[in-house]
Amino acid sequence: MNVKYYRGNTKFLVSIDCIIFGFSEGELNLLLFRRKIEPAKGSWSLPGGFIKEHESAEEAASRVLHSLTGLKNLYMEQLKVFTEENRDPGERVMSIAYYALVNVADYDHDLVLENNAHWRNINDLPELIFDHHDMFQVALERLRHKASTEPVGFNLLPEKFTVPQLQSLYEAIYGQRVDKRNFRKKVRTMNFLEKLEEKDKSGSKRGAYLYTFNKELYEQAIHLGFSFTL
Amino acid sequence: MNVKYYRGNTKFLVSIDCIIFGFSEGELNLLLFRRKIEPAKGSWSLPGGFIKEHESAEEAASRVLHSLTGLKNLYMEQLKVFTEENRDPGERVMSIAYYALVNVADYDHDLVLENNAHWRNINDLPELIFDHHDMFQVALERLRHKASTEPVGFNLLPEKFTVPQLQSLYEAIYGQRVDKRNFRKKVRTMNFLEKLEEKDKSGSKRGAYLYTFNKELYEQAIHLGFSFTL
DNA sequence: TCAAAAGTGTTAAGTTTACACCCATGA
DNA sequence: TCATGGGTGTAAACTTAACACTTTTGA
Repeated sequence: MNVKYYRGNTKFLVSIDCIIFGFSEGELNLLLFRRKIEPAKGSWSLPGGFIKEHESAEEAASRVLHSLTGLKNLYMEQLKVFTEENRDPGERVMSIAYYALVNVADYDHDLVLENNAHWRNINDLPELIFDHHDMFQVALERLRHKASTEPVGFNLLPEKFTVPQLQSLYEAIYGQRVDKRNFRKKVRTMNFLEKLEEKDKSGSKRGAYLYTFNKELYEQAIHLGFSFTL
Repeated sequence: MNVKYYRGNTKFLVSIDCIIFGFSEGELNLLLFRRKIEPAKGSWSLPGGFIKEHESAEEAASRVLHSLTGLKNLYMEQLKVFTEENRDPGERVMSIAYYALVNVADYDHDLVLENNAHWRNINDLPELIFDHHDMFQVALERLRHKASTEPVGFNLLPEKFTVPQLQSLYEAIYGQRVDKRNFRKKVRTMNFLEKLEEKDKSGSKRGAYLYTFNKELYEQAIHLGFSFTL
């Protein structure tokens, strides 16, 4: 049955690799780990794994993300397949790159440690195996674009966050400072960002008001012609 | 050698499928063909083919594009891999979608005929096999975005083109009318579009001035901070 | 001579940028 | 009391959108 139609064509190993972004203390980080198998065993690598017989690529990526962070239903997007014949010196493998956004308050720290994984600032990455640095570059560009036009950045923040936190997230994503007053002006136009009574005093003595992202209100706003830009 | 490291993992058939855009007489068209193999033999399909043992996906896509149109070095971009287990009812195949832009003045008409391929208006597509319509949707969105921010549209036009032609191309891509005076104003700011002495009289009695896209000038402009939007 | 497409500018509305001071609080 | 980060508005520059008439020419 399995060779009924397409007999004679070459089959390939296909893996997925994950560019996992996390935001913490004003810095945008990547979750990297020490590769456990040859070739290049022990080198820094993006987390990844082979796609199994009955899995889609998305399922494989979700599985890898879950096994590393303990989290399910992470925000995740396919980026690109890398298919150069010699990209992996061990054997021919095509790899599908995904990027994912993690709220660092949520993940399972012990699991990450067990896996020999570490958060590394995107501006201070170690050398990565194969074409993994290219994958990261594609991911960062995509994240920059996506975060500027869709409310995906909130996946990197806790449920409740302050405006200064949100601003510093965007500064980390874009790699440049943004004007506080102009930023807040834009936030004020987003009435799907609900201001709470509560303040977060962790960042300052005065404390900053907490906000939440309301998905329903966001969808209403979009429906009424609102277009997200930050 | 070939099973040194990754032994035991499942291998997959991997194909590429091409969404080939062509622009002619104010309409944006797709090059489709009648599938020659089972399953779904005879149904409308995107052109595609399996990736061969020593090929990258790009090389496979170039090969398929060349065999169908006689053209090399077409503008081409990877879109997305489709990996759902049952996307192809014949057997499990992962397929990498590429879109390509063809100047319809250039391609080999006989070759297209031989291959049983036909240009079909994007607003009047027949039913396509498998997930090929999804692939088209992704391609159209990407083309819209890309054409609005980078000068890729010129790949759909002959070397020399008129402003009304360029405008009608953009109207076809976006699926909506644009204001003539505002459009020309923007074109005037693009000094990498060189106005020639010649006129094209095919579209009107009066004739419209021909222009060419000058890549060197474009790159200079970009270097000086110009940002393309149309 | 007239139908059909090419070509041309101005104004109002909206968006983006730049910029400086007061407030609240815990140490 | 003071150092630290939170919070606020306005004006100028620029960009976008809307809109109507004249020109050229072959049939």
